[in-house]
Amino acid sequence: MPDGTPKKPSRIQTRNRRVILDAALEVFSRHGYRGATLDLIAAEAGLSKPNILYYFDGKEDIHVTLLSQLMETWLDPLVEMDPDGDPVAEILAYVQRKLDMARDLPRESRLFAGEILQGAPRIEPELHASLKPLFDEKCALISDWITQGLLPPLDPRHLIFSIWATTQHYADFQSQVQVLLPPNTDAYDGASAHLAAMFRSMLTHS
Amino acid sequence: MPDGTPKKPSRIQTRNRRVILDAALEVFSRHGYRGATLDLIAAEAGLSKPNILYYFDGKEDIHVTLLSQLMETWLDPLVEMDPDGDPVAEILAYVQRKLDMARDLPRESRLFAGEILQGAPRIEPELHASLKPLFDEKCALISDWITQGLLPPLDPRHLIFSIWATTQHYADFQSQVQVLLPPNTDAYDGASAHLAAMFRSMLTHS
DNA sequence: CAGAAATTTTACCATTTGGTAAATCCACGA
DNA sequence: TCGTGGATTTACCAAATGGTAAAATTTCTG
Repeated sequence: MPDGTPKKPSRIQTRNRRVILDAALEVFSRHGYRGATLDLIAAEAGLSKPNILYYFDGKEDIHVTLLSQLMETWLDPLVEMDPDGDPVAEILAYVQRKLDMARDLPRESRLFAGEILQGAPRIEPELHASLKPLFDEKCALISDWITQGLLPPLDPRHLIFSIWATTQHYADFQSQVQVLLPPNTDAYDGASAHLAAMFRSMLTHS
Repeated sequence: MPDGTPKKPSRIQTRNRRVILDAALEVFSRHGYRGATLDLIAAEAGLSKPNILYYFDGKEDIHVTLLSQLMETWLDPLVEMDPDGDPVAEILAYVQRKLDMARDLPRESRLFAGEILQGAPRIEPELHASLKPLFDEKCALISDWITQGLLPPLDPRHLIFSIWATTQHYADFQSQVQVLLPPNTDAYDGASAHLAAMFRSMLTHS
């Protein structure tokens, strides 16, 4: 019987694919797509180059797989924004979750940023398929809140852009932030307070 | 007589160096440092590859020259922030100038972003030498304004980070913004109003 | 215009890099 | 334990790429 579905992966398959993707995340986020080489990824993963290509169809396959898996995690904080919660609290909580992600997953943030910076050549389809619907849904939700008088009038789309920009900044531009902040400063402590104050004032200023 | 200073460049020198740097800006900002090739730059400039190398010592030389020249332009809007002006107006004007730069010089913005994203391997020295002193100076200025009661208490450093992040977002993440905004929308119109409102509310909220 | 200097082209080269073929090794179920 | 299919290594290759040498050409200067 012809079977279109691939058989379940072996333990070795599962382990090595994860090892490779983790190594690739490190290398891609540090050097960008073109700057990353299969040799670097192989070295980071502790495997030989042909062995890497035994598990993935090629460099681009690894990159796309990484970005696709990341997309879900990336959108999660926004998904959690609750239509039934208090608007200001929900949005401020979203800011905090996004900032936590920048702090805890800086490599993922930079991987994503690098792809977008180059014009999203490899994940544009996913942007349309995954990001856009969620974005539109949450924009509509915020618009509703505004209509109900629960938030001052503002453009939901640019509000979300501002949240993304300010939170991801600390991961994507980490090297610059480190130069400008005094040594031994935790950028995220200051950022957390600052962004909370900034967005609160914007959201409560009638 | 041994002369350490190089003689003044010929007309051809001046013209071709500018042509090459302009082509390199296009190519580097689109493909990143590693993704850019001398062949691409040469094609974009309408010159042969060895001819490019007649004017610059190599790929890295072009990149560093580009970034160094850019730095001045880049810092200009911040330099213009006037200690004797009205604090809120000065900061809001700075936001607008920065947003204008993102709109008018998106390639420059992306070139810079790409370099920072990779850990600023080639301009870290310039960050310390040019950016940091100016940043510290303006942070001190904002602190003064706060001490004088002209601004609510806030962290000047994170305020500036927020301004950079939100304005450059429209250039650096242009491909994402384009996916999410309705077609034929000028992102900068909405951004201008939104950012003005956001920073005004933050700066006037006692 | 003649010669020198600056500029540009032609023909290369060495290294890097993504990828492949085929031989070998090894885990595991019968 | 033995054989088989999955996993890994060895030995490659072709294209891309940064860069160079030297000839040829153009431009400038006296």
